[in-house]
Amino acid sequence: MSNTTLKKIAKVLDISISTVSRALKNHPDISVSTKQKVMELAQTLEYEPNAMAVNLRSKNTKVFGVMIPSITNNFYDSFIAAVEEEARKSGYSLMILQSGDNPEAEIENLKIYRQNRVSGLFACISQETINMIPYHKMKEAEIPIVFFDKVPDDDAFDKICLADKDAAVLAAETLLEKGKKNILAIFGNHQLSITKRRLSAFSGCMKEHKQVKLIVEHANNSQQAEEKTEHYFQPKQKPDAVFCMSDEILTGVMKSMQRMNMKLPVDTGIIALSDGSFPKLYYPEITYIETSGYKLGKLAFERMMDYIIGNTEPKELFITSRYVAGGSL
Amino acid sequence: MSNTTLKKIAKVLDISISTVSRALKNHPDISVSTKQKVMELAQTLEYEPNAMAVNLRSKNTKVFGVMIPSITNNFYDSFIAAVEEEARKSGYSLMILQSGDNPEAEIENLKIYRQNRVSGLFACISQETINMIPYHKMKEAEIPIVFFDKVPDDDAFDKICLADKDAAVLAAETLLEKGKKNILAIFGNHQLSITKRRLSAFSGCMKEHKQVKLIVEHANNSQQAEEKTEHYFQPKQKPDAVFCMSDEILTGVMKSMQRMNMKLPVDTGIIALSDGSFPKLYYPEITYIETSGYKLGKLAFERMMDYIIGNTEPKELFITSRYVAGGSL
DNA sequence: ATTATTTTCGCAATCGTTTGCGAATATGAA
DNA sequence: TTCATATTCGCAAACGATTGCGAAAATAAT
Repeated sequence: MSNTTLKKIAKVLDISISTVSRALKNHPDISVSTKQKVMELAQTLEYEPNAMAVNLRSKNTKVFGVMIPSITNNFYDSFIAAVEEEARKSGYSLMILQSGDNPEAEIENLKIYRQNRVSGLFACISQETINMIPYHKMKEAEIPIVFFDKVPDDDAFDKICLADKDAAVLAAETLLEKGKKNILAIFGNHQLSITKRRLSAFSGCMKEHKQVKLIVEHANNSQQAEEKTEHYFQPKQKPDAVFCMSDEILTGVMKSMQRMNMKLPVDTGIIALSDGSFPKLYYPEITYIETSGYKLGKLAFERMMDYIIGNTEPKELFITSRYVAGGSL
Repeated sequence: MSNTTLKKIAKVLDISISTVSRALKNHPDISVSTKQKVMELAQTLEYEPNAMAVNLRSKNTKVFGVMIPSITNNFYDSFIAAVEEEARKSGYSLMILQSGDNPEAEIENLKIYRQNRVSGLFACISQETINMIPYHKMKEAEIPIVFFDKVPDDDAFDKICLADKDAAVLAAETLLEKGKKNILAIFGNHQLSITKRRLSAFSGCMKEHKQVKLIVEHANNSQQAEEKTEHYFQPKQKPDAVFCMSDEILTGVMKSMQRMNMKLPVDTGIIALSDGSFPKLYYPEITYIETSGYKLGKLAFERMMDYIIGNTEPKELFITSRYVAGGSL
């Protein structure tokens, strides 16, 4: 059983294709009796309009592209989940492509998005220093782009970010309030702008308090975070708190805590920036500053729709952070 | 700058659209000089073929549908990652839709897939007792379907599953070999076929050993697993091993272990069925039987391509399990 | 120079849907 | 009956790309 088309329905009922089309759209020009016949037959033949034909004619695919570094990442997953939820409500579908943090794959993906004439693109760029020309070309081709999370340093684009500075400051202030004096802060890769923003905000806040001893470390992955942690937890002197810039670092730190058999929050304290799923895995649950991919997705989608209805002035929006008390501090 | 089309190139060079099309495809009918001119202009105008037009004519979208319960799930993420990798190599894209474990959303999604004339569908059904008619209709509409993970009990379809029985048996045998005598086994929701298969294989294996005391419990989520664990770990008598059917259960159990301050593997042992990411979060790392979503994706894709080239006889394939030693047993 | 052959390209139909415009039919008014 | 209006529908073009077939132009053969 091949696919039902307007033509097929038209042939069976011996009427024109246009009439069938209009009947299905409940066009006033078509008589009630004809409409009924058409709709009935369409039902039994399970007619579904061919999206490609519709799109070709309307020049609107109702598909959004979403480009992320990797799909096996909680943060981006919840971003996607949020976007998908909203997209579905508005009759859009998603075309999700991974860049693997590789600029070449990124450009390859842009090509695919252009070929498929996506109605818009949600993009998270892979690196700091990236060639933005292909993105500018997309905008010229009238494909709106909303950058999220890792965004370019370019005012011509719409950007939705976490309020990294606020979050880092909030974490720092919390540590200070709790009277922590000897803090180990582990950040991600130096190169990343997200690291720079969080680091500068965090240490800037700490700098005002001379009595606090702050150790700043960087880890490129979970295992490095584990090693750094063990390095600084010596029998003679242990930090009284650890700040984790990300989930990846948190998991490394926690593994180390378990190995050292440290009891939270008595032996030391922990605070993290996280979307909240990992902190809830542990007992006691980790106190964290929420950086929600889900909220980010909601806001990014909102911005996209706003852009589409004509509000094209580039904006940079932020997701505000929230303190979530666990039992680790 | 609107989008470049064949027509636009043709007009500029004052040749026919057909010639442009053939030139870009390096057709032998076209002279070298013409080809050069066309390709050059296409380059500068950044021509990208309109996928909708191509698909409409070729009746092949080069898009695979992927339907999963939720995208915020490690297992399905790695499945998708695998499928995407392979799809990209073959020039396919993915249309990922979530069912939210809701049969109605599932049917809604099938509609979207049909409208978009996907070249094939990877589907993970939401429940045990589902109406399979819509899926049969898809097959009749010549859209190949490969079910994965949660598959229907219907021989007409292709199915790619984890070798649940093998995995459960492997876990059980491992526990027996280690000389465990008092085992708490926590499974997921009763209703799920995956639970039934794993449970029957596991307890079937245990039944042959009368000297082993086996407690079987069910938990619908992580928190329930946590509660059940605490319930059975009494000061007087503690199980000497816990079997966790899934990551969700493992995380609950581990939280409970941390609360009770149990040291693995001395105070008790743990083994899980998992794809491996969660077991590596803990210290000591959890011993597990690997149930890889990634491998599942690779195999599912392979099967899909095999089907497409004409091998349409329905098959049921399994991903074999692997014992991965951690330090928890 | 004439015919045969090859090179090079354009016409037109097609995929499935939408829509402006005009035509046919029906209904009403006079 | 005749003209005016309303109802109902079909024609054809368009979206962008592909391709069989045939035609014109260039080259080779006699």
